[in-house]
Amino acid sequence: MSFREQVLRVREEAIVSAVNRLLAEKGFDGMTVDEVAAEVGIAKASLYKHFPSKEALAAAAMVRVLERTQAVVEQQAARSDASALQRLRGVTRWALEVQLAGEMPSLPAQNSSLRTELLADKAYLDLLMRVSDTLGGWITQAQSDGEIDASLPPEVVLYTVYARACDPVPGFLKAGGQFSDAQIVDWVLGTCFEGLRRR
Amino acid sequence: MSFREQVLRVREEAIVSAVNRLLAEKGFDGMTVDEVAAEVGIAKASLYKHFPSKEALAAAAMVRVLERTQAVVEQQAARSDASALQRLRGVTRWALEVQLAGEMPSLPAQNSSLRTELLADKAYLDLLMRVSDTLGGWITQAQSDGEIDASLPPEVVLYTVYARACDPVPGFLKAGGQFSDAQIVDWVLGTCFEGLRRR
DNA sequence: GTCTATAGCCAGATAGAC
DNA sequence: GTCTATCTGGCTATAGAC
Repeated sequence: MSFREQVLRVREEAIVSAVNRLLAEKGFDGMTVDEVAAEVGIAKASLYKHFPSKEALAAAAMVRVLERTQAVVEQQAARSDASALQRLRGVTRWALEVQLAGEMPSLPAQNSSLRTELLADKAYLDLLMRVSDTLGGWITQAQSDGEIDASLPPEVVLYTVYARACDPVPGFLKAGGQFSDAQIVDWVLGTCFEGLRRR
Repeated sequence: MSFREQVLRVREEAIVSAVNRLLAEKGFDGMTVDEVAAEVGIAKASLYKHFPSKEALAAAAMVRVLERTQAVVEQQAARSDASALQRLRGVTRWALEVQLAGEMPSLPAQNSSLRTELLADKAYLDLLMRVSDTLGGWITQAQSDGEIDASLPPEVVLYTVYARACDPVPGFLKAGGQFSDAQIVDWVLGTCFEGLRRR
């Protein structure tokens, strides 16, 4: 790879970082392309030389977060001491920490142009399926280990875990200002796996 | 109240109903005032005779959903046989059913003009506080009953329950098309109170 | 109070010089 | 590939006749 290509790559990485941050802060509709350009420090027209649309910007941010998720999944898979449930908890904990750090991009589930573009993005879909396959395997394993309620369809468990990445609860608790991030993560992780009830 | 006033009131109710439905379907940013007018069957300018802004439309829908919540809360409070935990579950179940029926308006947490208008709306704030006070009382009661984990701050429990109203999990499961609404409600309610783990 | 028509604005996208 | 300047469409909101 030539020097010039490396410079481009670094710039694109800066763009995706800015998009990631703005998506986490304001959401897709609240984020403007002008803001992205301003944060990166280039002209808006230059952005469009790298990415053909606002939707493509968001898709790139989602791909990057999925790549990082995949890395965390692999790291958990390498823990030979851990049970399937512990691996699942580890990934969920990481997602909560990222969200609480304001670095989890969040997209509206309804926006149709965005949805269309995401469903047409092969890199995104492939990563999503890879992550889901691994997590799905851990879920069924944890169920046969007797660690996760086996009466729940694995789908329900998977979606419940995924939903932690866009849960508003950590943000509200953080906004209250009276709890540490670590406490919030522990509580939300606890209510996710153990529920609200006393056992 | 004169006949004319009653007609107006019915029309405003129709407007708020349309707004409620569209907010549930597309969210605040996705909903356009033109759509609201078209769904009600009046001209857009007429809408603005009833409500001064799009934000006010959304606020009216939120007030209505809070009024209904308050009614459900009172209904649960009247159940002399029920424990605090059962009342809390009852309200949460109702919220999940409304959400699954596509009738739970959902607002972005970030939009600042909307947030400003909501925080200035006395009817909204009063209702929100009334509901929160009652639920908060049930939560601490359930904790001293030994039914809810007493190590959790009541705030955490309250937010966790509120978050069920905008949980994406029921919608995803419904979109899959292989489960009934009743099953979905039971599972989500179960994971909320009992968690994912087997007990 | 309802309508038609339109103002005003903003954000996504592009043209064309360099 | 980057820039400045501009186009374009869609949205909120309003003017003014009836």
